[in-house]
Amino acid sequence: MNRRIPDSTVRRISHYLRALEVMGVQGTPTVSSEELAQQGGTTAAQVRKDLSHFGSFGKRGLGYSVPELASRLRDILGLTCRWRVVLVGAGRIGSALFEYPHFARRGYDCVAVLDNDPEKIGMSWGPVRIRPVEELELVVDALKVDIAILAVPAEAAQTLAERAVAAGARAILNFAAVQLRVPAHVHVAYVNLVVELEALSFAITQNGKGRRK
Amino acid sequence: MNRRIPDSTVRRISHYLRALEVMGVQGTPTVSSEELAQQGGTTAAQVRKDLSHFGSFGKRGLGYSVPELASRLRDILGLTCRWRVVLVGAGRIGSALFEYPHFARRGYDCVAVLDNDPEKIGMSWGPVRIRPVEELELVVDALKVDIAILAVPAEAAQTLAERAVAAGARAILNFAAVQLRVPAHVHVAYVNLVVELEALSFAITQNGKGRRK
DNA sequence: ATGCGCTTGTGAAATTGGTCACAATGTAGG
DNA sequence: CCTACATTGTGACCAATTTCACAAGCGCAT
Ligand SMILES: NC(=O)c1ccc[n+]([C@@H]2O[C@H](COP(=O)([O-])OP(=O)(O)OC[C@H]3O[C@@H](n4cnc5c(N)ncnc54)[C@H](O)[C@@H]3O)[C@@H](O)[C@H]2O)c1
Ligand SMILES: NC(=O)c1ccc[n+]([C@@H]2O[C@H](COP(=O)([O-])OP(=O)(O)OC[C@H]3O[C@@H](n4cnc5c(N)ncnc54)[C@H](O)[C@@H]3O)[C@@H](O)[C@H]2O)c1
Repeated sequence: MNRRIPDSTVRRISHYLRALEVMGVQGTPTVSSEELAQQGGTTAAQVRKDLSHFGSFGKRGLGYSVPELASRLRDILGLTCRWRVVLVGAGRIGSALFEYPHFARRGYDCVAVLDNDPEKIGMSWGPVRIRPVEELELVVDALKVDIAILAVPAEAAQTLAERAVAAGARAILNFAAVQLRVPAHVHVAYVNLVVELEALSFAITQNGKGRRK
Repeated sequence: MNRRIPDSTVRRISHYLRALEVMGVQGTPTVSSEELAQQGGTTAAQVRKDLSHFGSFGKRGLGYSVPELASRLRDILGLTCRWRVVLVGAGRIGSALFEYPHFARRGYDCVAVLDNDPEKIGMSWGPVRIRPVEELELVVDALKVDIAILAVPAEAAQTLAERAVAAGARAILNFAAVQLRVPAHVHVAYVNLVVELEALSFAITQNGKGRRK
C-alpha cells in the first residue's frame, strides 16, 4: 500500500479491468488471482502484488468480487470522471481514433479536432467540425482539455506538444516517431508502430534465424 | 556481448536508428553516445550499454560513424531483408496502416489484406484486392508470410492468431484488446490505445489531483 | 465451535535492468 | 614521438520489478 507505482503495474491493471468487465457481463460473481492472471497473461502472484499497491480488495479463500474489484480498478485508473481530449491531426490515424466508439464509452470525450490542411478545416466529423490548428490554445484553455492526442507528422509534434502544454494540457498521447521534450509534470504516452514491427523482426531474426524462405 | 537482450534495449535501438537516419540525410558524419542519447530520450551510458550487447561499433575519442552505425543497427533489427506481412481486418485501423507509406519504405510489405465482411471482400485497395478471411492459411503459406497484423474485433483475434500461426506465421502485431495465447516460438507485439489512455489518466489523477475544473 | 481447504496479502529472495566510474584506446596537434 | 584530450566499452554497483513462500483469513461442512 505504498506510493510510487510501476508503470507496468498500471498497464496490467488496465488489462485486469477489461477482463473483469467481460466477466461482469457474463455474470461471474467472483474471480481468483489465478483466473485473472490467465486473462491478463501474467501470474497469480503478480496480480496480487499489483493490487496490493492500492489496498486489499479480496476475500481469502474466495477471491475477488468481480463488480467490486472492477469498480475499485476504475477508481484507481481515474475512470470515474469523463476526460476531455483534443485530437490534433485529422489524417488516417486521427480518423480511425475519432470513429472508435470505445474511447467515449470508456470516458474519453473528443471535444475538438484540429488540422492545418485548408481542405480539411471546416469539414464535419459527426457532431464535430474540424477546426484550424491555430485554435489549439483556445480549445485547450476554454474547453479545459486534459489530454492531447497528436496524430500529426513527426516534424510538427514537438511544437504542437509545447503549445498544448502551455495552454494547460497535462498529458499527451503521441503517435509521431519523435521523443517529446515536455515539463516533468506532463505525462506522455507513445504509440510507435514502427518500433513494434522492428521489435518483431528483431525477435524473428534472433530466434528463428531469419525470414521464411 | 550477446546474452539475452532486454526488450527495452531493442526498442531504444529502433529509436537510435531513426535518429541516425535523420542525421544521415543531414550529412552529419559522426555522432557521440551523448548526442544519440539526447535524440533517443535516454542517457549516454545507456546508449553505450545497449550497443555493447551487440559488439563495439564506435571509435574512442571520436564517436560513431553515422552511416556505419545505422547499417549495423539495421542488421541487428533484421531490416536487411523485406518482410512479408498479412493484414487481417480491413477496418479503420487496418486502412490507416495500409495507407501508411512508411512501413513499405522500411521493409514491411503488405502482401495481402483479408476481411470477413462481404461488402469489403473484392474491393481494391491500390494494387491489393481484399480477400475473404478463409484464405488466411492459403496466403500465409503460399506467400511465405512472416508477420500477421490483427486489426479485428477482440472476439476474433485469438482464433485468427491460431490460424495464422498454424499456417506458419512467426510474429503477430495485435491491435485487439486481448492477450493472445500462442506457442513460445511466436512473438507477439500489442498495441492497445485504451491502456495508453488509462495510464495517462492514472498519472494525471495521481499526480495533479484529478481532472481540470 | 472446530477443522479443513482454499486463496489472499506480503516480506524476503532472486532477477532484471540501469547507472556510474574509469581504464583503454582512439584522434589531433605540436 | 609524445602529450593532451575526447569518448568508448565494461565491470562493479545500485534500483526496480518479479517471483517465491507462507502465515493469516474466510467460508463451509460437520
Ligand atoms: N497511419 C499509420 O498507420 C501510422 C503508423 C505509424 C505512425 N504513424 C504516425 O502517426 C502520425 C499521423 O499519421 P497519419 O498516417 O494519420 O498521417 P496523415 O498524413 O494521414 O495525417 C496527418 C494529419 O496531420 C495534419 N497536419 C500536418 N501538420 C499539421 C500541423 N502542423 N498542425 C495540425 N495538423 C497538421 C495533416 O493535415 C493531416 O491531416 C504520423 O506522425 C505518422 O508517422 C501513422
Ligand atoms: N479504431 C481505433 O482507433 C482503435 C483503437 C483501439 C483499439 N482498436 C482495436 O483495433 C481493432 C480494429 O479496430 P477498428 O476500429 O479498425 O475496427 P473496425 O470495426 O473498423 O474494423 C474491423 C474489421 O475487421 C473485420 N472483421 C471482423 N471479424 C473478422 C474476422 N473474423 N475475420 C476477418 N475480419 C474480420 C470487420 O469486417 C472490419 O472490417 C479492434 O480490436 C479494436 O478494438 C481500434
